[in-house]
Amino acid sequence: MSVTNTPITSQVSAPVTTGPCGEDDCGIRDVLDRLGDRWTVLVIVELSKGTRRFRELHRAIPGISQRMLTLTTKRLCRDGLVERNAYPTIPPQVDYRLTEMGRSLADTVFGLADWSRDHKNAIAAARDRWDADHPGAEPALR
Amino acid sequence: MSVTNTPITSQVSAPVTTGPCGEDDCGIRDVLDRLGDRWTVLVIVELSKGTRRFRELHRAIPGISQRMLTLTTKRLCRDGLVERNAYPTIPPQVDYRLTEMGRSLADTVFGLADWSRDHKNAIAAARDRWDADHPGAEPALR
DNA sequence: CGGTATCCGATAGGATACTG
DNA sequence: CAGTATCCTATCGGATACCG
Repeated sequence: MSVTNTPITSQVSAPVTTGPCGEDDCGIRDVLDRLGDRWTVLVIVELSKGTRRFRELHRAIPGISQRMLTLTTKRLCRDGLVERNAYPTIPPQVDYRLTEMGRSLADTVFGLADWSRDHKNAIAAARDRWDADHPGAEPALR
Repeated sequence: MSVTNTPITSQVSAPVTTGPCGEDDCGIRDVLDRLGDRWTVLVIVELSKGTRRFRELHRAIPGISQRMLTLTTKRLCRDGLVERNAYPTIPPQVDYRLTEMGRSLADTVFGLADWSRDHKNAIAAARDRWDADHPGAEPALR
C-alpha cells in the first residue's frame, strides 16, 4: 500500500469544507502506513506476548521472509514502538520488545482484532452474497 | 535505546504454540487488507459523517483518483460495510452510506485515529531521533 | 454524473546467496 | 544467529480516454 506522504495535490487553496481526515489529519495516515503492510500487525501481536528473539519472531509468523522481518522490526524501532537489544555473544543474539508506546498501540490494535473476530463471519457472508450477485466481477475486488 | 546491559535472562520459553494471529487468525488480516490501502479509511471517515454522493466523496478526499474511489467503494460494498443506492435519474445519481456494520467499524477506526492523534508527536520525535542516530539509512524505512 | 477500459511507472515483498 | 545484498515480479495506483 505504501501510502507515502500525501501527494502534492493536497495543495488545495480552497479549504475544502470538510477534510476526510484531510487537513486536520489526525496523523492516522502515519499509523496506517505502518499497520497497513502485510506483517507489522502480526509482529506487534507476537511481541505483545513478550520479548522475542529474531528467530522466534521468524518462526512465530509463518510466511514472513527474513528480509521483511528485518524491515518490519526496523521500522517499528524507528517509530519508537519497539526496542531492540543486541547482545554481542557468539552466535549473536538480538531481542525485541514493545516499548510503552508500542504496548498502548497493541491495545488499540486488539480493539481492531476484536472487531475483526466479531464480524469475520458477517463479512464473509457479505462477500459471498456480493460475489453471487456479481458473477464475473473484476478480480481487483478479490 | 540501543544495547542496554540487561543480562540475557530472557528465558526462551515462549511456548505459545499459537500463531501470532497466524493460523487461528482472528480475521484481522481481512480487515487490515481492507484498511491498509491508501484510501479506505478516508472513505469510511468521510461516510461516517453521513450519506455522500460519488462526486462528494471525490471532492472530500483530495488526491484520490476516480478509479481508486470506484474500487474502494466497491470493495466496501462487497464487504457489507457500505451500501450503495443508485437513482436512475438524468444525470445519474448514486450515493453511499455506511451500513450498521460499517458504522461499528468506523467506531473502532476512530479509536485508532485517537491513538494516532495522541502519539503523533511522539512518533515523529522517535523518527527524528532514529534518523539522527542512523545517518544514511535505507530509504526503505522512509 | 458516475462510472469503464487501458496503459504505465513505482514499489512491496518473495527467493536466493552471502557475511560477521 | 541475525542480518545484507541482489534480483525479480506481482500488484497498487495514477493518468488518460471513452461511455450510458
